[in-house]
Amino acid sequence: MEDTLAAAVRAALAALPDLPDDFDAEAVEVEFQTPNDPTHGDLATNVALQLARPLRRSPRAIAEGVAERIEVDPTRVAAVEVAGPGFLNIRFASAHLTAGLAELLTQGERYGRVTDHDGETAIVEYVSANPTGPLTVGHGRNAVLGDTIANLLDWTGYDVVREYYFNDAGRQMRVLGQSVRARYDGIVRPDGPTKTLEDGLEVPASFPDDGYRGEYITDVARGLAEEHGDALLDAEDEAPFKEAAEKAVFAEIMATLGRLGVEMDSTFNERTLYEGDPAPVWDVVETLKAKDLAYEEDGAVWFKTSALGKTDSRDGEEEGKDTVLVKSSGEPTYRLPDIAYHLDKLGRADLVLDVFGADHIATYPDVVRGVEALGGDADAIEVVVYQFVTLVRGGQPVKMSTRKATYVTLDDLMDEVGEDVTRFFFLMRAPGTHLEFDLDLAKEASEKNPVFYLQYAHARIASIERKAEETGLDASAEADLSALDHESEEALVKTLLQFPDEVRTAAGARAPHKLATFLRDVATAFNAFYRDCRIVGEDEPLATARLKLARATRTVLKNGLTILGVTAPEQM
RNA sequence: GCCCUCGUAGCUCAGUCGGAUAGAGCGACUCUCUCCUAAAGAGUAGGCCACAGGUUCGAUUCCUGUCGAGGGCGCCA
Repeated sequence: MEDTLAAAVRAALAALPDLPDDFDAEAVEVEFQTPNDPTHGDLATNVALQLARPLRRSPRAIAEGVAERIEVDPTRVAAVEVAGPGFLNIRFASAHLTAGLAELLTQGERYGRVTDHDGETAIVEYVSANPTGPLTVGHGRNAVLGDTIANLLDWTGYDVVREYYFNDAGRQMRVLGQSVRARYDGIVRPDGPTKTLEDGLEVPASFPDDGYRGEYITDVARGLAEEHGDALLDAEDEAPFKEAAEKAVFAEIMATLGRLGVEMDSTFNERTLYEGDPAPVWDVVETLKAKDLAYEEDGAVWFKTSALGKTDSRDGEEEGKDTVLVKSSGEPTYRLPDIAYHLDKLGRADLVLDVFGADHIATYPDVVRGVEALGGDADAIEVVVYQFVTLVRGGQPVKMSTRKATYVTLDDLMDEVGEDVTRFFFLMRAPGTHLEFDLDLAKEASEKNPVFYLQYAHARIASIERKAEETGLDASAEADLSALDHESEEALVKTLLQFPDEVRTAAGARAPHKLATFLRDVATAFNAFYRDCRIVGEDEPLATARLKLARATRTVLKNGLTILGVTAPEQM
């Protein structure tokens, strides 16, 4: 529609009298926007304002010239008007709307899918928490954002892989194993030596100072004690404890994600980057060395990021800064496997999207430099960075400490406010803003809750459909959609027909909240229609047409909620 | 010190590829159910779009600076 109109506007521009010789109407970019004010029509363009200078005449004169000469399909466009300082406002014909509505109903649960990226593949990496403990509220925002962005990409044609990257070989996991072992000691030898940590917690003497204190550690230890008795006291290292903990924690993480509606397609263990010949990580090091972008010094391997633009001005003096890839202990820093991992992903997909918190943003430039240096297409890598979540209860922030295990877990949150609310609250704000999660609004004031507003509208339509069926209305019958000429009906139809474009916009911006905002507009437009137009009780042709409109609304709400991962209930 | 994100109504936030009168929810105050779900709807009040410059026919939107909030700057992840 917009492309056709743009061509028509260009043709009209070309037909204007007394044009300068160097003016090429075909080269003019004609962009349309949807006016805020409905009296300004359905689409508007500001070409006349932009051409005022090159054409050296007033914007209104240009706009009027175009409006007089433009040729449009009268079944699609009802009017082209000049308004304000020189805007061209386009008003749709009602036949355009009924055609769109019929198409919506035909497509049903596929309505809103677009084909822009058919044939392209995307890997969305999210959650990626190492299995050291239960998922936190912060992981929740990550999981829901990643999952929903993956859904949006899917709806724009991408073949999407949802991937979880983790590492069970590092220091964190070693401490986890030691923590479990200490708890195990305490259980099988209740009279063994203990110590008191600085915050007053009494633990077995072998408990690491930076150990994990959560109750789940003791649970794993208790399970081992029940299964093996005290036989593990003589274990050579913490390996059996680590493995038991990893297995238990991973099962818990996946169960938590499942509650949120998040199902991963693939888990990628960092360890695999050290396997094979050559192993991907060492291949990265060798290749960088061969390109003179890596060198050894003080027993470590350095990535010459100074030559690629990285600087450090902490001391006031701007100077180049290199980055350690392999510590003098022989152990790589996280950057090396990250680079190898992204190269691996680029080999598997056209778009590589990472979702991570603001605290990890500094890792991204090094990965990009590494990928570029090795000839990878760094432009295909995108990062969605989200800010932290603050839980608020009674107007006060909820204090959380990971070390002391006083944080609220994602499961706790879902227990308290429900899965749908959790999901929606994480999605309704732009990723880059600090999210304030108001537990009181999420739970106690459920009728004021934005997620219920959408679900209620959907349930209300389902209720109307049940009622209509009882009174003998046939929703599948042919209907003359042109009977829908009430102001509220037309406004609702126009809103519904924006859905595919809203999907496209939200997906392109990697911004699920845009879809959430749109769905609220849909529900509001439906409520206005519900107020003004009855269905059951009207004469049959009109009632059937309105029933179709209600069905169309339900389709858009359902499809939108499905993308967001929120349920669309039949009744509430 | 430097880098990143952010600053819009009392509160939480949309909006901004530069456009015509800056929006919603919550909170406050009025109203509306003999009627398909009132978990709704109608209305009132509430804004120097942090501040100061610049670019432009036009700036909340782009640029620079200042102030304020959060995050980051390791041979930790």
